Amino acid sequence: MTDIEHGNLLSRGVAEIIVEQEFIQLLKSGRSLRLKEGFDPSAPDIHLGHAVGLRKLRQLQELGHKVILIVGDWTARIGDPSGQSATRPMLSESEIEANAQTYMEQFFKVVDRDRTEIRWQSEWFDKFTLDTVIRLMSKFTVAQILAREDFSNRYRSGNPISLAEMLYPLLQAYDSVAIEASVEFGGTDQKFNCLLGRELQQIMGQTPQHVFFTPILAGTDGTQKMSKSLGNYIGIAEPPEEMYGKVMSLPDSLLTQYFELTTDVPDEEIAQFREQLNAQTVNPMDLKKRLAREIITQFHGKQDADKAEENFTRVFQKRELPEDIPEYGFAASSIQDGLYHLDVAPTLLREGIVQSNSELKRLLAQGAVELDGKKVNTSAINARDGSVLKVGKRHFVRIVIK
RNA sequence: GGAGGGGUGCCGGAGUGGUUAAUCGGAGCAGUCUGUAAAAUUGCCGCCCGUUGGGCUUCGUAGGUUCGAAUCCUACCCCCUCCA
Repeated sequence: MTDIEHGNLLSRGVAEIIVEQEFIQLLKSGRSLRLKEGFDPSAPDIHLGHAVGLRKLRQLQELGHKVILIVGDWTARIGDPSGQSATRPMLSESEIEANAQTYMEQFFKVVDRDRTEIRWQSEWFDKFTLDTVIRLMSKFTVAQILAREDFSNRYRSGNPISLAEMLYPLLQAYDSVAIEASVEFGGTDQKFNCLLGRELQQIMGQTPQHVFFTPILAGTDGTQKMSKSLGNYIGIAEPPEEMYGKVMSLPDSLLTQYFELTTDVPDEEIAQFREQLNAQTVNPMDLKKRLAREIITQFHGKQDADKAEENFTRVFQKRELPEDIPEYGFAASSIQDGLYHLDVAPTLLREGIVQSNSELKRLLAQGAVELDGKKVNTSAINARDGSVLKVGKRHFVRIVIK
């Protein structure tokens, strides 16, 4: 059994625990805790940023605690106020169902399914009447809700805040009441909502939950938080090669943070990395390769990690051809001396390798298209059967004459 | 109900009758360099074509004025602030 105070359970991957001392006592008491984790079914993909918290959940599950996963089918209709998109179309039930499915497939890559209870918000919110809603709302004041940082920012800068959005924190808080959560999990950006849960539980005569905040992981751009809408994320269900590439393109400055939050590499070793980086006795690239392997091994297994590394070395470092190149059939208009004359534009467009003809023209003009290692400047080419076309940095196409 | 301000490309944000497919910044893409890091540097960044050029469609929506509109007029829709 993990030593609660001496391991890194309460230090690594933890931003803040409220109330910390009480939480420690609770852990020591040997009671099985109910760990609340919510998810928004409008964005079903889980990325490394989410994984930080999920890994923590897993760790606690191993100590015998239970995860209550809440499918936010009602809050999804409102839309997360921290999101930029003002109004999101309401998801249909079947969309939510499908998203939840996808989400859980990914969720249980990290979290233990057997120690998880899945609850839907609709279990309790479907029964709400206007009366219930009003009574819930009457427990809080506008000033209280406006105290939330992003609300007050938006209010000050004259951006709209819908009343429905203001309801969002209340619904999330009520979830804690509904499932009698003893601990809520969330990123530090969830601070307001989680604390409101504490308050509401107290008002409704329950023991207020403790809150376990996990740090926000920086995205691949190195500055903003990892998020799907910003496009700076590494999804845990992405193919190994994609993950490897994305990890390698991370800014060096993120290295130790990533080791700490997304891998099980021991603290001592990470401390060593940090020293080596400071002293410049190690090539950050090598550490990054290690990081990529660690991450991919977690989500795909060691074999895939090795393969992804091989592929990376081959394609991007040695600039050779990848092992597997997707084949596409092309119809040639004529043949001369074993060379087929054909236009690759329609196929590239159809396969989505380029978004438009204009884009392809641009790429051609900029020298981003190669046929068997030689730059070409027109989409009408003379190719062999089996020639390889490279479009941009990462698209490879094997030409098969049909 | 009243007064005022505003809706421009992925985002921010100029532009108030013609040389504007629309200044600039960010993001993105591509070339060189390289460790698919950073920094640097160059180009692209609505769509289509016979591509040193031509065409089409864009500035909340729908009409109108004009040789010509993102820019003027009318109606409508949406957003923000203040007063009640």
